[in-house]
Amino acid sequence: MTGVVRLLLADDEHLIRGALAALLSLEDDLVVVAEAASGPEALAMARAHQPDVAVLDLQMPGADGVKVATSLRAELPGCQVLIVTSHGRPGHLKRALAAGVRGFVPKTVSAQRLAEIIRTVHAGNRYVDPELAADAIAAGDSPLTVREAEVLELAADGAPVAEIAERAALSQGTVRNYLSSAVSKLGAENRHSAVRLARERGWV
Amino acid sequence: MTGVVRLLLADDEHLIRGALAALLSLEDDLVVVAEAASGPEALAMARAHQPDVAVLDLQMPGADGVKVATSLRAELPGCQVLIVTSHGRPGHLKRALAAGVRGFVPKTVSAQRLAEIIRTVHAGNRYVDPELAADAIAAGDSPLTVREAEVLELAADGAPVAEIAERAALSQGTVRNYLSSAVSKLGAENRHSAVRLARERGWV
DNA sequence: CACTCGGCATGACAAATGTCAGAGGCGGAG
DNA sequence: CTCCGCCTCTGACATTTGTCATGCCGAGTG
Repeated sequence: MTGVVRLLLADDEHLIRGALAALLSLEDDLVVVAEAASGPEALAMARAHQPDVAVLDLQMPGADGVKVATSLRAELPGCQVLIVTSHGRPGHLKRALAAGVRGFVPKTVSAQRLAEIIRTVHAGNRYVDPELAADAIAAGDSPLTVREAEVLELAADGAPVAEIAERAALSQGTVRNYLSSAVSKLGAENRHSAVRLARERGWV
Repeated sequence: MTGVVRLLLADDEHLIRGALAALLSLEDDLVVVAEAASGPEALAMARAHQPDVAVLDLQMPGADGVKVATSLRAELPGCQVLIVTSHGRPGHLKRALAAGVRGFVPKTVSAQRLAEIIRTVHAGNRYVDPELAADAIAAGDSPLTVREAEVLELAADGAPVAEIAERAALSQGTVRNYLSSAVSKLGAENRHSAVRLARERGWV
């Protein structure tokens, strides 16, 4: 019907990439035309080989899966992007969908299942792992106000309040206030874990 | 000669485990006799199938690779353990070697290379990825004193000083002192990043 | 033995952080 | 229009955290 699906595989873990290529090649209608071990390399390979579907790992050296996906959408509109990941953090899923990614699955799926999902994506449909989707929905929308998120982001690298205040053009008291409010909304113990939590949920 | 090597494969990522099993089975002298997706399951499988070599992922639900390795050494002395990991943090390597692990490699190696390493380990030799080994040596020994490390560990989950003091049976001033000393030795900005750094280097 | 050095421990003090009550503005409900 | 609720912002106050000077003790050294 749709003929053969040409695949680009990108993952920095050689072991997995090779194994994956071998397994997917067992499927008659799938063929791996290119492999890459980093974000930039994936882009270059995509330009050279014009795959139908790009299977990208979320975490890669250079540029992560979502960044590659964004570039790919612009350069090769006909190429659908499927993201595969070990760590299914809600924030990543949200970012990925916003970047035009068509599929998002954890590495816990079987190869057979992955092959099916590749076909689904190639047909123009979307696929998001139900469990990851549930997590993302459960995480919901950010309870943080604009300023709270802004201040929390400035606090991300452990900067002292004085520096945050200067960079945000606010008084130190105000900064403490926003930080405190964010910490309580997130149910965190201190600003550091608040930053971590917000990161995980994709709210900063 | 050595005959066939019977393997146990443990990795929570179904995709990778399956792919790996398929690739390693292509080697004439390797046979995968059991697979597991979690630490406890790996132990159970090992008891049931008595493999020659256990290939364990470092991060798994239940019990991590090193814990499984420790139990395995006790229960099945004839079974050599090889650890495979995505994130090669020096501390992990150190812990693993202390637990009697015979091999430690990142997932960036190729399947062919992995097969060779499995044979090396099965023959009773050790194998540690040169790059990871270099990192571990560069990280060196902990500059922290016993108490510093102890207090830093108690501070790991963001507990306030008062709680740490109580749990360590020290005055709050002393706890602050150790924390401060650890922070400066590690070149960190605050206790939280100190904890992170010490974790990365395997000093806590 | 006398001396020095480093780890362990403490409290006093200074600095950073967290918490609170409240003022001003802006938009929607009544 | 008026009121209410929310966001924004502030300074004062309380708590927590970080730094310092100091004392004690045991191990190693001349």
